[in-house]
Amino acid sequence: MEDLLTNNLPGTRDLLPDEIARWQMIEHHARRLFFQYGFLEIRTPIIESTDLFARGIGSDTDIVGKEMYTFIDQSNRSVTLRPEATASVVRAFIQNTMYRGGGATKLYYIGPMFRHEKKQKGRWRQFYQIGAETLGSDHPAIDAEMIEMALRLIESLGIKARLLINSVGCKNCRPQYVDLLRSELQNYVPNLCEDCRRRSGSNSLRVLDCKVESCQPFIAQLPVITDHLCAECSGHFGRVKSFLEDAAIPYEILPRLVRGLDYYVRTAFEIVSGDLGAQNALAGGGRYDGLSEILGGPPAPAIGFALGLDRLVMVLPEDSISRWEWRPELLIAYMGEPAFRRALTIARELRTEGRSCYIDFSGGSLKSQFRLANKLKAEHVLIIGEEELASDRYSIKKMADGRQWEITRAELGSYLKTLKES
RNA sequence: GUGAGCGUAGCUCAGCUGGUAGAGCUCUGGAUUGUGGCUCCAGCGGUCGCGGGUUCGAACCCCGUCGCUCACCCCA
Repeated sequence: MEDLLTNNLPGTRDLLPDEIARWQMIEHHARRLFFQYGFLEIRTPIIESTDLFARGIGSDTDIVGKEMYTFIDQSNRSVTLRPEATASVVRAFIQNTMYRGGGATKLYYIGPMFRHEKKQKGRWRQFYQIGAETLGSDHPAIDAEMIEMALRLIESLGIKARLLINSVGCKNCRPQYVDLLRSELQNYVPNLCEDCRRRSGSNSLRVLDCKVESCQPFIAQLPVITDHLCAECSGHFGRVKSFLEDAAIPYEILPRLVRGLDYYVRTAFEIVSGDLGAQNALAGGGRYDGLSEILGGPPAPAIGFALGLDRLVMVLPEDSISRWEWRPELLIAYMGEPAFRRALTIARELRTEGRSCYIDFSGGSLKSQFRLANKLKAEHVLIIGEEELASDRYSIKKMADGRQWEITRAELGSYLKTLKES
């Protein structure tokens, strides 16, 4: 297939009605939960100035270096489809002086992101994130609260996952650690894999999460950042852990956890699932205390996370989504043109009363209309034929048990209404 | 960007050492002239991803190309 007209772009996909209930359910849970924690929704543009991401995310990162959908628009401006939303949220925070309210600013978003990566299980070029950001506080309890909120969402969906945390230090202690790491690495260079040899000088931190078997013994002997944090970072990390313990949240410290975005400092965390394949992160996040200033805003320590909505959908248990599936309360079946007209009138009246009804316009037999009702999982079928037209009393059939009886037009509305309310 | 595997009906797939395509599900209709889900019967539906080559003959072999999948990389 190379038909450009009838094929979507690689890494993009259609979300069809069959699976949309899963998405809506997750989004609904997220909105309700985030509201409970005091987060309000923000919707920022999907497209932003390229500079925002280049400076916000860091020009050395893979995202900025090779994964962004960037193009020059008709105004000769370099623009980019957002690869993530944190930079946009911080930009909006600054631009709209949201820091003036006093206290922390808590925001969440739901929407598509774009990265030009090779498609893989759990990885798309257009993918969806649910994210939350708290700006204006460096209190460790905020770190713990956000982790708790992300875990709550995942658990409320019936998904099993593990929490991994780390502290990646700050602009004071991390460079010292990286220097130490780099010099230690020199001792092992001949033994490391090709990638690690290359990374050991320029991108030493990346060596830590190398997955090549032969590198593991040497990586295990390397110094760990949590042993080399400055007093402030160490204290912060200790208090985050303590707040997590107060909340009875089990965590695993993973000193090798390094995030791919430059702006992260101190707390970094990831929530992983065993059911996802190689791309196993359901959520990732961390603190980015300096980002506001990098983008020209006021000092505003902040922390945020993003959940991969597509990945949540993948591991969502099959049960308990049925009530999110749309099903008509009533399908109105008819025989003949006069009955069709009556059906339209009754449907219009019922819809005005807030009921959902479906009419088959294909003009098929009563049997085919019943088949359709069955396929759509309509709860009831109303039958309009010659007898019903004349008497204004209709046959109604409950599909679940096959029971059928007669009902007047006036009784119909209240019958369906009562059903919904009970 | 690198590597491996795979592209046959709407979907899931079969098709032995090359002899120009089949099943299940879905869909439509009938058995039930005004009634679904089960069963039975019938029917619709395919340039075998695309292009070229070998051959009397290619879904099958060869080359190229596009696409998909998984993995590396990286991340949600």
